[in-house]
Amino acid sequence: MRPGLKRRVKTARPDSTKSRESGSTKGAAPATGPGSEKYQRILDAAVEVIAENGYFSSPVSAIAKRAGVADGTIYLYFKSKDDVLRTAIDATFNKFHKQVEDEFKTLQGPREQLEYIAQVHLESHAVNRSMAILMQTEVRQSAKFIAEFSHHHLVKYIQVVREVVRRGQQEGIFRGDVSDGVVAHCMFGAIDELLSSAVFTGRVYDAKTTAAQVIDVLLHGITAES
Amino acid sequence: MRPGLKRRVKTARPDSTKSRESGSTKGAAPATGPGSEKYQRILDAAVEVIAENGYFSSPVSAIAKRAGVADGTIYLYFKSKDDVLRTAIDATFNKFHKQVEDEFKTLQGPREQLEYIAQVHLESHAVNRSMAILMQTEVRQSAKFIAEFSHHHLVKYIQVVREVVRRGQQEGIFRGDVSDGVVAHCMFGAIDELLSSAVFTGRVYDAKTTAAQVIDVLLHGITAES
DNA sequence: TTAGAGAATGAACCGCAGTTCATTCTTGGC
DNA sequence: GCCAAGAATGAACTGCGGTTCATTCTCTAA
Repeated sequence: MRPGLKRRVKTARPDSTKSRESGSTKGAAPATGPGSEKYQRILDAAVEVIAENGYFSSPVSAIAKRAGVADGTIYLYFKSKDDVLRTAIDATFNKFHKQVEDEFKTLQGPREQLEYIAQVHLESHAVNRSMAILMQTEVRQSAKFIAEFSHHHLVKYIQVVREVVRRGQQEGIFRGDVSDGVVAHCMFGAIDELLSSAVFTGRVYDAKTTAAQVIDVLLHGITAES
Repeated sequence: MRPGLKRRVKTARPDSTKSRESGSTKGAAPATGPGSEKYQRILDAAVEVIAENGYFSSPVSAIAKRAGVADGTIYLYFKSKDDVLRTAIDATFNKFHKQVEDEFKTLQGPREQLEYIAQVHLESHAVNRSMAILMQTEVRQSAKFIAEFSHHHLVKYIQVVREVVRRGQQEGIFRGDVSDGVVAHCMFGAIDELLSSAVFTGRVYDAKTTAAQVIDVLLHGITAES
């Protein structure tokens, strides 16, 4: 049987008592474009649901339900299920990179820059808990399609830290006998693990204070008396 | 149609030219028990296949094929697909903990103990690359059933490091004004990230040298001149 | 009021993959 | 050689879930 020959029976629509909050706040909203309100609602719903159940245990139908739309509607806004997740992750990383880039214009000291990165990274938990969970679970591979593109963002993060470290070494602020790569990975890993642990245990912390502690350890080590 | 009423047609088995390497090296092998050779082959195959494709993109049939057994055979040795992965991860963690525990009997200095943990952790890449990949991808959640039990192993790791740090603080070797928890997470995170990066980029390193570098940074920091 | 264009819907399609189990193969004792 | 008893097999079962698309709804312009 070819599809499209014998479909639809549909026992008369129940009745249109759906909420329908499309008050159309703007005259010319971009319809199904990225600016649309429904577009954002689907993204948020996807992040929430996937954070709770994991990508492969989150049917599109569950995401649609959370967003208050029909299953098929999601495909008006996104190419596929993958695309929804990819878009959400991309947006988060881009926001992070932009925030750091902007701040670096006025914050010039290597030590201060490292501390700022640590702080923003640690703050992500409070900014959007679901997204933080998602980052700790789905981004670290498990699905090949995520692996490839998110790896790129991670590399960019490491690059930024490396450059700061290298500059600090050139300025004589940091030791020159340690690899900037190792330092960058150590710093990223330390912060990420702290965040991860907080996410999974539900522990809360102050991002500024914790960032200061991490950078303190990174800069001075844990050996007694200097 | 009830199952079991009209099954099997089977066009005569092709011919029994299967390898059949069951030379039965031991007189009384425990059949389908955990000691069996086939049991181990299934575990190894599962780790390999899942490392390559991810858990949810690894059909049981693919694992069976890699192990050289029929799909159904896996269910003679394991309760479910989950069970295979769980068993493999458990075994790896248990081996790690045992190795550390044993070495600690003769290696008593806090600094040396931290370095040893770092080294073993970093060595895991060389010991079993597939398992290292699996640890970096599947263990960090994405599937709820893995989350729960693997979290337990991670907590145990952190506990061990915390105790070493605390002892170092009591002995006056380490600073007492930094949280042992933060230090433990920093150390674990740093090493894990280094390993992760190596796993995904294919970069190789010497575990002993790298471990020494990480511990050096952790102990002395990256600030110039002491 | 009404036509029609586009947004939204959700049932149906379809393929996949975890698990089962009737059947076949293998082994070891007689 | 023969016959249980257990190991192994793999086709079939089953349910799930991503995606499609015929149909319905909504909204604007004439």
